[in-house]
Amino acid sequence: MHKNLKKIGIEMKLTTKGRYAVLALTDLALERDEDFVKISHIAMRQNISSTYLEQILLKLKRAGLIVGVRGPNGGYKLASEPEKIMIADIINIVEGKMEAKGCVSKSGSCTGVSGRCMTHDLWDELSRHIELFLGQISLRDIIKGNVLGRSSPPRAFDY
Amino acid sequence: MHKNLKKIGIEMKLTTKGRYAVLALTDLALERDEDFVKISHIAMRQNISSTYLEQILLKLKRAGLIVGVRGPNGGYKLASEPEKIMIADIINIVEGKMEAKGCVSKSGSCTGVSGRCMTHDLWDELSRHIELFLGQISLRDIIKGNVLGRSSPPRAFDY
DNA sequence: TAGTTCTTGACAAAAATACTCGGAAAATAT
DNA sequence: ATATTTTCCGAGTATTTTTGTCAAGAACTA
Ligand code: FES
Ligand code: FES
Repeated sequence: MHKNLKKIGIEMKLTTKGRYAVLALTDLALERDEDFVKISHIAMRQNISSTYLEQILLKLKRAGLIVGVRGPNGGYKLASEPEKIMIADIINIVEGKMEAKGCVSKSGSCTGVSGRCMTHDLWDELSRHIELFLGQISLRDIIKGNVLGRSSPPRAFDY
Repeated sequence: MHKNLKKIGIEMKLTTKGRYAVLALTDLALERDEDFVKISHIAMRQNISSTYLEQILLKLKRAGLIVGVRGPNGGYKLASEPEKIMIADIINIVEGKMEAKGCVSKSGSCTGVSGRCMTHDLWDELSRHIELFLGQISLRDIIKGNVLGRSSPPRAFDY
């Protein structure tokens, strides 16, 4: 009882971690000429705790979004073109992709019989919506200011 | 330093509280014939802690979304037709509408000079997107299963 | 009156988030 | 070689948010 909805989360969680990540990568996208950018520089420019930022960038590096080299003149660099890096990817990596659909499946609860409650589809559709939106916007769009006025992609069916 | 982004949140926060609220109101919308539905019944049917649900329903009542009467045969009832109650309203009420735009404005930080950082518009647009989506779906849509395949409202401008 | 049921606020437990720390591994420069 | 710079890595702590409980009160009905 009342323990079953505990870990349910919307597919696309958004905390400062995700925001820091996008902010840092945006910074990286702007500084693309300098070969490698140091954590401390990003942290200072974007006003983020540099030790915290380490964690975040590390994840992004492990995921292959950025490359890092150590030692003097080291730092981080985008692994690919800014237009190829989508915001949804960044966030999914640092926030941790939610455990497959999130909700009821495992405990079999969340209102009785049919396995899924009346609101299931709603949250599902909402997640999909967000993911689509953020999956459509790249780092390049951000540094170019091409974010406003973006509509959802056309859908096959409609009411 | 690094204390400024702390309370920033996406405009539309979503926790179990919001989910419980929608679930409870959906239940209420289904039971519209019975004059008043008791907290304990909703809690049992939807498998929610009834003392916790009290808090949630109270907020919704104060906001005027539902009406409650005490005493025997008392309980809660929707204040208006299910098609007039939008999911966005429900969530905004119980989760607490984020403090106007959330981000930088107050502390003047979040990257330097221009007042707004490069990612500002992104989060702003995302919030708007979510709000539009959930503001479009009513309780009636949920109990009718009219949620899937809903597209975003048409936009005036597009790229 | 007695019993029911919402109302209210304050409080406590648990979880998630934000952030720190200490050191190891690589690369470079001297 | 050695010192220095910087990323890498695991673990730990502190803070905030979320989730839930409790106890007492107010309105309503029979
Ligand atoms: S959210 Fe209730 S079953 Fe998926
Ligand atoms: S989010 Fe950085 S300025 Fe609004």
